Amino acid sequence: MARKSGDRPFEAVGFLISQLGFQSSRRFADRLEPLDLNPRTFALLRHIEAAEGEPQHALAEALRVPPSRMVALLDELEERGLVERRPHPTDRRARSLYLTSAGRRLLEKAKKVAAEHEAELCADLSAAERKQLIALLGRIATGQGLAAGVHPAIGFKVVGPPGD
Amino acid sequence: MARKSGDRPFEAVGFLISQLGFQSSRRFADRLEPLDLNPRTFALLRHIEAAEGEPQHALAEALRVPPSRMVALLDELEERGLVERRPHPTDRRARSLYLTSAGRRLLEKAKKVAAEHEAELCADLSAAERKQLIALLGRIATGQGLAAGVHPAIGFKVVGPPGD
DNA sequence: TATTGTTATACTCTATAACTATA
DNA sequence: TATAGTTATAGAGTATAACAATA
Repeated sequence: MARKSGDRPFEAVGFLISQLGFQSSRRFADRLEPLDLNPRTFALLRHIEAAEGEPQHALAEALRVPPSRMVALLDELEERGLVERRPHPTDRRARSLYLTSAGRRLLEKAKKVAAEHEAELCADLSAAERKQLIALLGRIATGQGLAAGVHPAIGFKVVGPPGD
Repeated sequence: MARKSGDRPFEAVGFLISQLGFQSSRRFADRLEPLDLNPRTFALLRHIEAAEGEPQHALAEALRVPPSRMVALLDELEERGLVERRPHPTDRRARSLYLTSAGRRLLEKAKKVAAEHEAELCADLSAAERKQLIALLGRIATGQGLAAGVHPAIGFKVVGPPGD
């Protein structure tokens, strides 16, 4: 997308998406802070809710997080009483993951925050425009081979998955 | 955007943008690797090209990078013979930044890579759709108070500014 | 012999703040 | 006294690989 004169840069889809993605994640992280959550822990709670009883390695695999990292992540959530590691019914090596009721309550609050975040992001868009934007982005995501719901940065510090 | 039944998550603008932004940056980084560049160094070269002769602190300020970080960043580019630090004409504390001819040549190559990246990203979109997508994203970016061309993650490791 | 979860180690990147030389 | 650039230090977060228990 080279421009001939003036060379006005940075109007490409790639740059805009990256710029916005980072900004959106950061903003979402700020919003979650009062709940002592961040985009990553939020995503974790969501995935556990969606597949309760699964062992750690299944979660790690689904989210593409190294198992050794999952340990520390879950340690924190368990210490805070949001997640429970129970013995697996058939495999004594494994530990089944469950949300506690406190975890469930906090997750519901976080979902509200996510909805607010989404609303803010799309404040200047009509419902039809938002729908169209989602469709366009979804086509790019498919083209890029992205699995729906799996944020490729979930293993990283700053950029996490803004949700809902 | 809570859904009542099934609770199918992750179809929000926020999540898609963040997911795609990260993926796009990573993909762009892969593409730049053969040139021994990454999104951040690419952005640096671009900005220097756009404002040659400026001192370091101006660049640091424009890109929101701490001055101490700028040092290491520029050290690398200078050692590779891509950027030159010349004495400032009026302020002997400052150093004016210039692209070397090698830097200019490499930047041109990188711009081609960026154009390829953009083309890949938008492969499934018509020209009109791409234009519309850019317009929609641009409106969100404005609403979020993002300065055009300044990637908020330029100071970070993994996520850099995919360009053009 | 392979796998689940855990721990330990080393490495990379970062911000903070002290420092110098000019202004 | 303030500013441009630099350097040093300490801290956070990460992957890698070794480890114990179980399959």
